[in-house]
Amino acid sequence: MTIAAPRERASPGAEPAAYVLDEQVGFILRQASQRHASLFAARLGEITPTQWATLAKLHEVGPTSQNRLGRLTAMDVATIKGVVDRLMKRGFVRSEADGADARRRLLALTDEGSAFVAANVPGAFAVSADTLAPLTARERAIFTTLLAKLT
Amino acid sequence: MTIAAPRERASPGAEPAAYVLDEQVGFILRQASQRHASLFAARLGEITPTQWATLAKLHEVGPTSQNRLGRLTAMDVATIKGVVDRLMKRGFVRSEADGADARRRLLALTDEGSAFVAANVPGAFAVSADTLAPLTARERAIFTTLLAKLT
DNA sequence: GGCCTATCACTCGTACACGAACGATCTTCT
DNA sequence: AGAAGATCGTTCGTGTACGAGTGATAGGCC
Repeated sequence: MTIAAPRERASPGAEPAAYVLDEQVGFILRQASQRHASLFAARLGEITPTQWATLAKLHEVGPTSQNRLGRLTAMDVATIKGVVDRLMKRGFVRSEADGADARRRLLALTDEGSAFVAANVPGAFAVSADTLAPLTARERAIFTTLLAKLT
Repeated sequence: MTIAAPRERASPGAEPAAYVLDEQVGFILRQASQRHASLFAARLGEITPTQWATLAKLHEVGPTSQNRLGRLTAMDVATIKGVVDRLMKRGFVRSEADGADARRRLLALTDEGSAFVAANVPGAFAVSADTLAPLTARERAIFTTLLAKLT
């Protein structure tokens, strides 16, 4: 049995295109993410991509609230909470009350967290390079540009 | 404090490139996946992308073992187990013993699962289109080709 | 001051995602 | 036949990911 595709008939009476999973963007996207995660783990096995993103962003912008940090790292409030909790347990992040706003807690890197970021930036750059390795320099630029449009 | 990049010095004494999270492929890749998941949910809210992938693949290849299905859908053995369990609970998938191999259980779509796939193929096509909507037809082709190389 | 709305952090429930380990079974090779 | 190794399905633990709901606080407006 063939599955019908919407609006894709080439000519009257032609076979409609079949839905092939391996051709769908979402499916390929998931696999590319998986490969990236695997490459990341190979270089920076002590930390996850998400945790690294959090540390790197904290290093970039300095002390911030948890909500803002979540937005900057593209994480749900519930997700960033768990990530920050784990980073605090490891001593990479500390939190202190915000004097100006009783709801907020200011998150910041500890010295240990700061040192960890500094020590692993070369590895993190390498992960990006590894991920794009199958492409030529020219393709890499094109790909990154197009990918950014799908954000 | 500036973070040093590896092997990226343009000229002697030049500033090393900073590590900016928003420029890293992995980070953008994650956001593209998130956007896709969101678009998927908008069209096919009753099911997740992973569950849909499983149903679609089962429809493509017919009855299979759980392990093989996991490989075909790029899922870990532990992951595919949970996905299949949920699909069985919903009545979309059934499993029966494989006469030839006592370890295996043959998974197959139920009539209801088959009908669900048929009814939602147009929506699934639309999700792929939605995801690539920010790109021109030409860009879409290029992007998909390059993305596939990163698998 | 009092109200309305937005924001902040937290919690609960569900669903991927994967490494690691396990017992049962099949295959292959000797 | 019997040992060695691979495969199948399962379970456990950890870590994202997000919707939905909660209470506390802040800010603007009348």
